[in-house]
Amino acid sequence: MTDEPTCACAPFDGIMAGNLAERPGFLIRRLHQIHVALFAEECAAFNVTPVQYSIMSVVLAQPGRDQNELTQEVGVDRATLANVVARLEKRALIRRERTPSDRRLKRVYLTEAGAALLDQMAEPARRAHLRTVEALAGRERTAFLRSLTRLVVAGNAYGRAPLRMS
Amino acid sequence: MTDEPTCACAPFDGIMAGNLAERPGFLIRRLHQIHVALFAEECAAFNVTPVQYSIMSVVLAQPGRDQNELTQEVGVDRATLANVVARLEKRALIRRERTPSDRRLKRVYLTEAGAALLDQMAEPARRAHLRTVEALAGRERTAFLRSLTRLVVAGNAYGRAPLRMS
DNA sequence: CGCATATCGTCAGTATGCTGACTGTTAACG
DNA sequence: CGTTAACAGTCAGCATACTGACGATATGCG
Repeated sequence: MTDEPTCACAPFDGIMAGNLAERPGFLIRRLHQIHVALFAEECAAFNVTPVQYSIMSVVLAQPGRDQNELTQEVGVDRATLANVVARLEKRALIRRERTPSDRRLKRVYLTEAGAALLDQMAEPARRAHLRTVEALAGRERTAFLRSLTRLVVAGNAYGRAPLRMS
Repeated sequence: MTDEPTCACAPFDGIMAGNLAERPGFLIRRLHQIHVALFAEECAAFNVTPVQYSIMSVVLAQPGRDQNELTQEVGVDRATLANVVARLEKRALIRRERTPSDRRLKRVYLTEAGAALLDQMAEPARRAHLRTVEALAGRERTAFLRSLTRLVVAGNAYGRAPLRMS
């Protein structure tokens, strides 16, 4: 914990009143809101949220994972994941099966409708992610994403939804 | 909208399975989760969330603002703000008054208990924000926060909770 | 075998965050 | 003056996100 002036970033000009803008957590929350809004705008036709899309992406790449394994891939608490997956199942985008060999597990698969929707969403979703960081020019964007990744890796253990670091 | 490979950041090593780690929105969501967990850890004794703390901070600096003005300072939708403020009022940390001159407005003030709590939380909250970006060394941290601010400013108009840019 | 322990999914409860609709109040305009 | 617009706050409903508890199942060890 360094002791320099907390987060000296000199926000921009005088833009953004108050001191909230100097708090990293505040800025991160706002950027998350912005991304969700962009994703909703790009994917309005599909009625699918970013987390739903993340889960379906992982299920496409790794069909038959159980819910506990999915939490570690998506970075979502198991109670939350169960909720989201239940909603996707109700819409017949995914399918769940109890495993006979271990009756505690529920393995998750995409339905054909789910796979088709995922395919249609690929481009809009990509645009949403891109637009979120579009204001940064090439080199600055690369540096930002590298730092962002570093922070996510470094803080992965905090909270109830750590990612599995392969 | 540039057309370079979506968000070429080459995440780290091979760490973080799957392609989720290359999606800015995914990383931002995770970092937000991490900050909330750190804030909860540092401020466990106070039972106050980051958003509650943000609101109380603004009310301390600008007492007597109405709820609509607060949404523009805190970057929270008016329905959400009403919920949070109602909870803080139930705990007697803030107080609301209808304005006689304009009976639509509710002006918000801190109670003494609220001001005292805010004072006690200053250090823990500062530590939570600091720890969120602690993994970045001096110069990289500064650059990250500058880029983060840039993105928040650039995307401010999206969603239902834009900040007032003074 | 039998008991303790661990694990997986679920549930209730709570908080943030959004949408769309609604009430009450104010302001604007003909 | 009166009708219409706009605005502030609230409400219902839904989605993410977490906590703590629970039941069902599996595994370990004596």
